[in-house]
Amino acid sequence: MTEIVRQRLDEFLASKELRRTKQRDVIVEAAFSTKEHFTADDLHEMVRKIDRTVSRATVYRTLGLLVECSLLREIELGRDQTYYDPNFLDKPEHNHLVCTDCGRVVEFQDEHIALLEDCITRRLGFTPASKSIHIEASCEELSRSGKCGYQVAALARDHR
Amino acid sequence: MTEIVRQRLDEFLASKELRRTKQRDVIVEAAFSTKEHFTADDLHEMVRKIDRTVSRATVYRTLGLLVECSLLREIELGRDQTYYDPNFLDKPEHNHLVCTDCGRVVEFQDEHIALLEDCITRRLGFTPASKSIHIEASCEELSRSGKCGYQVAALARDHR
DNA sequence: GTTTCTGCAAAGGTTTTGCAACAAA
DNA sequence: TTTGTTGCAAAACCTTTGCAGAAAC
Repeated sequence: MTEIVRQRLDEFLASKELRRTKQRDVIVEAAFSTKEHFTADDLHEMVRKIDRTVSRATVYRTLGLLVECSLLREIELGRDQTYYDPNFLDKPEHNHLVCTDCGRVVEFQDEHIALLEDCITRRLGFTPASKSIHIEASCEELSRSGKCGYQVAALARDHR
Repeated sequence: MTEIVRQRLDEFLASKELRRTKQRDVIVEAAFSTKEHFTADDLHEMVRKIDRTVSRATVYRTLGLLVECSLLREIELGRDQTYYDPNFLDKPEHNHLVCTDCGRVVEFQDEHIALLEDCITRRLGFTPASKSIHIEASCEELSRSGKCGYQVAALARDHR
């Protein structure tokens, strides 16, 4: 976990007169131990590998705080569950492409598209607050060769 | 309801050896009687104004079919419920901007952004399937004058 | 000492499903 | 007739919440 995370969280908690607890520490540690996107339940499992006593309710409550202070962002991957993305500190304007074949999620950032979104928003009479692009697409590798390296990896992972 | 809707649905049902039923007719009629986005439950209410016996389960099941044959599209408005958009027949590549103040949803279409999304997708090694942009923003009207015409309208609507 | 926080279990809300009766082809 | 469809109620699922005891400050 980077120093930046620790510092921003402490400032946030102090500013709202909230407390730093053992549970919140563990949850933050788990959330930023990975670059992967995760669900509340994924995080609960990660947390319980560190401390088995932390409850699901506390994970949900802490996720709310982490989103509020912009350490995490909620993202939609089209899977009927909210995912959380810990990579917005490093790449503040990135977006997501989801492969319809293997489910792989690719992050991409593009300044032209960000600028264009901004122009469109202003032209419509608004001040931009947040923007997100969700692309679904299929691997060219798969349509060419009939299989996709990541699909194999994903299957192996699921059957573990 | 346009002829196109009727025709595409009939073809779809025929191609999958599914049946045309009274309930499906009523649901399609209700769904395309508006340009507004709606939830499953909104649609259920609209449907019941035509035929009180149609069940919520059938509405859900039919929504699935309508999405499958691309007559409707699921959209995320950031409200923890799936919304359905009946306007993709007229504007096949539009996106949504949601006002963080009044909740107003503005549809916009922009060929430059669509093209750019396509380029990015291909550059990453994928074949585009579907793309969507979600923008949250606040009315300039509101930050200038302290109120927004649509906010008033929305409040009136909610208190009805 | 106060006030916030936690875990538990229960409740909430949306969507899906099993099943027997019904309706389309 | 055969096969798909419906309504009902129950189940499934994720997320939130009330509360009493525990922990932070």
